[in-house]
Amino acid sequence: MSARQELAQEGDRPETVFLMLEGWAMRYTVMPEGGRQVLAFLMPGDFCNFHVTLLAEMDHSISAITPGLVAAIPRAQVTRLCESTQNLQRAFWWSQLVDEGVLRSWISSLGRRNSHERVAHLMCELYVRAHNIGLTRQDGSCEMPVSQLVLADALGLTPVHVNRVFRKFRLDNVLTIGRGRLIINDIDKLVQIAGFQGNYLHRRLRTAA
Amino acid sequence: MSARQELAQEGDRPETVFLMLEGWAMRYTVMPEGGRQVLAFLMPGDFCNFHVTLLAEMDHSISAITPGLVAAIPRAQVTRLCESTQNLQRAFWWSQLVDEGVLRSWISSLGRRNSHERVAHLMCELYVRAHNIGLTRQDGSCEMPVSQLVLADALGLTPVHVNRVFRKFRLDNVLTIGRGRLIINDIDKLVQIAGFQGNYLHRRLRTAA
DNA sequence: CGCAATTTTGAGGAATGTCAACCTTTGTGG
DNA sequence: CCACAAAGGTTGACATTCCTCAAAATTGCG
Repeated sequence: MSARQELAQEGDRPETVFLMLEGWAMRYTVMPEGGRQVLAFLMPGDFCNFHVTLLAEMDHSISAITPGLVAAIPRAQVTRLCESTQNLQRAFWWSQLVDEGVLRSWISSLGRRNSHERVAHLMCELYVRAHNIGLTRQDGSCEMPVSQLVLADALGLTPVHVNRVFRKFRLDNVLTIGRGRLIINDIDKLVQIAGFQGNYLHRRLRTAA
Repeated sequence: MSARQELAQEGDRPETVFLMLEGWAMRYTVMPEGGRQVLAFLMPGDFCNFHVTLLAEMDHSISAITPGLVAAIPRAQVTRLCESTQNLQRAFWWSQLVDEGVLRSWISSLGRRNSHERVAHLMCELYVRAHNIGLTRQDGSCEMPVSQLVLADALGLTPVHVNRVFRKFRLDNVLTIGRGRLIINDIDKLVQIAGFQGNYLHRRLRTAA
């Protein structure tokens, strides 16, 4: 995929399931007056539109952020795979449930955190997710190929305000963002500002009773 | 269940899956500073904590709003049911995916709608969901046993502000809320204010290709 | 090098929050 | 059936966060 390529549009009934292999993408909706709300960031390993195996149509759009690579799997094949392999189905389902946890965490952020907490929390989440798939460096930095405009659309803030929050974090030596990279200078302070607890990312699977 | 009864707490590893039969409940989280964010309203037909069949622990709490009735199904039995009956598993999964659509819609509301649009949108959603399960009257009213305080915690607003929005809606003859009931006076105006489109509730299932 | 996108900064305004009081309804026990 | 308490709803005055608009500075890219 190339940067900004549309992978699926609201209302589509795609016949292909996309699995992210390289690069970043995002889910988003466009409001009647033209505003945009980002609903999720997609990283390697994430399914873009697993829904289409069961739901009639896309209720949101998906767009690439960076150039990258996606696996395009015919819908019917995914369905067949699910039906044949119990373990695989479980795995897909688990991944779905984790996604739900992330969505709930975003709701908490948007509803009950102020702009600083909100930005800090999103940075924590993206860093941890990047770390989980081996996309962080030893020095506490990771790729963050997302413009402040897009971050603002994810955080329910304006780009201007997001920029001011980042400035404050930079001056306070909490983190530095720029040139497509996030550098965390003081992880403890960041976690504390965010009130971050990673439990909603559900790294552990329920084991048999 | 009795009103305000806790059905599950964040961090729990319940051995029972709850299915709502009568009454209303809610998912919610408590923020470090004590604020509460409601994540979902649960009505008859909704699973409270299907997650526990696969995920290690609850990442949020669930509490009854009204007195009511829940079916408590042993976790192992749900798992067995899923593994034995392909169609049932599909149905559960579908329901999970619909829930996800609702979560995404809440994110859009919290991120990109002002207080009036937000309140209007939630009222639309709850009315439609109540209608889907036969809990509305001919006169365009439905039960709404939710205090403005709880609504505020769902909408990411303060109770005071929610109250002001309701007052405006009442004066503008859009809707009336009170005594545990929502009366919609002008559905067209309400839908227009909310920018409501029901597609995210995914009433239609994907049919075989 | 020059254009386009993005980031940064400032000034002023609007939406929503905070605090505090009062009112209304509902339920309870005498 | 009344008195009271508790919960929830309503209103006002004022504060603050975040937004809007506008422009300048910087960066990325062909």
